[in-house]
Amino acid sequence: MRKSRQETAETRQRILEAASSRFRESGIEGTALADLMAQAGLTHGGFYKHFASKEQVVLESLQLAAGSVRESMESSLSRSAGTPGLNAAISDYLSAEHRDDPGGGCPFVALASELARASGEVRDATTEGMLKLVDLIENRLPELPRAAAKKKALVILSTMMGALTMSRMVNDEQLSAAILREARKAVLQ
Amino acid sequence: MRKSRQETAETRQRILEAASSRFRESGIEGTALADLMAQAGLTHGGFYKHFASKEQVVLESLQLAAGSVRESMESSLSRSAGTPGLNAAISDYLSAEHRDDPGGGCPFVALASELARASGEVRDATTEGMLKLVDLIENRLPELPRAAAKKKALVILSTMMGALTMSRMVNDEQLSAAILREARKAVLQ
DNA sequence: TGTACATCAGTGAACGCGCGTTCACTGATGTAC
DNA sequence: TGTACATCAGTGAACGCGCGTTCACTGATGTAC
Repeated sequence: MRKSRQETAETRQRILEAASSRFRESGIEGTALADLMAQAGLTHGGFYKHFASKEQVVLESLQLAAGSVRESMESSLSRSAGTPGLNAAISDYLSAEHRDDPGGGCPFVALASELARASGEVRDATTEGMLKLVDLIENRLPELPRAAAKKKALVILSTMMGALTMSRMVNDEQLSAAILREARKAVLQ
Repeated sequence: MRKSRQETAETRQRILEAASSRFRESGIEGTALADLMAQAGLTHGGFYKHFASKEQVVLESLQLAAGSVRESMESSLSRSAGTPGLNAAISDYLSAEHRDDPGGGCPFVALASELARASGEVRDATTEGMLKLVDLIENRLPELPRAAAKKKALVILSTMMGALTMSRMVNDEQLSAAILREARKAVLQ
């Protein structure tokens, strides 16, 4: 049953994508390797032909997810130059669609508590991934000196992540929508 | 080995307090009932003499923790009347001390991802607890009409929770301090 | 290009461990009289 | 107030289950010549 190099690479990628969404949906501790493998169409025993440990698939799938939010934010930004582009990215991040799709959204919000407890490479990847989001925002604040733009970007991102988190925690659709709406109004430039 | 009513009540409270801090430190899934009981000075078998299930101790310890952040915020608020009191509460929430003491701090930040996935009474308690924090802030914005004050309070709390979360996730002390500092500057009234 | 052998992706069973929960037991506390 | 019995908080072993990880096996792919 050996598979060709290409098939092997495709399988690995499928496992990573399954991991990336399942971890964001159900949490790292809440997701079993057998779940990932099943979602990738495999039985659990083969996992270790692709990854050394759960820790490793956590790291790589976090990097994949971080890259994916970044690309999604870049794509929103590229809809318009300058401030309107930034506003598009903010609106997309603070949308009901993003709120309702944790598995496809920002991993730093979906996995916040677990990542805050992580260490080693996972923690490093978290810091690096968040800094890249800060950079994207900072670069759309050209009217400010660099240092001031970074500071402002930190605040904008804090509000965005906090509001997305809160909107997912509350049990009340009206309140959840109000949280996103008010954060958008406060943060749009 | 039966214990007196008072001792029983004290034991229950000790378990709840252990749960309340351990869950915030290590997460709900990351904390075993045996850990809680050991921290309360007991063996694990006795747990069910006090609670029907892990779910129940999660609910009650969340309510305890939510009440405790609220009291802590009220205590900060009461240091001064009006806006200075609000600023004291914000500064305390966005402090290095709070960041470095998740077990004694805001449960909505410490347990964000797990609470967002919760359902039933835990989810209700989360919503209720967060609304009470919104109320505390809203009531210190008397210059605004009620509806506007609530909207502003939602944004303030989003930024506070987002910044505390981010400051705990990053691996870089300078960056972590900058996140708290800039959020404070942005949110202080 | 064809052949013989080595490699290895995937399977499914098994292992060992930790966890939530249950249970029989003990002996101090609570209650009925 | 004192006595006899019922209750029940706490212990520690056990149960059943799920999980991360390992392993023997299979058979298709890759490699050496």
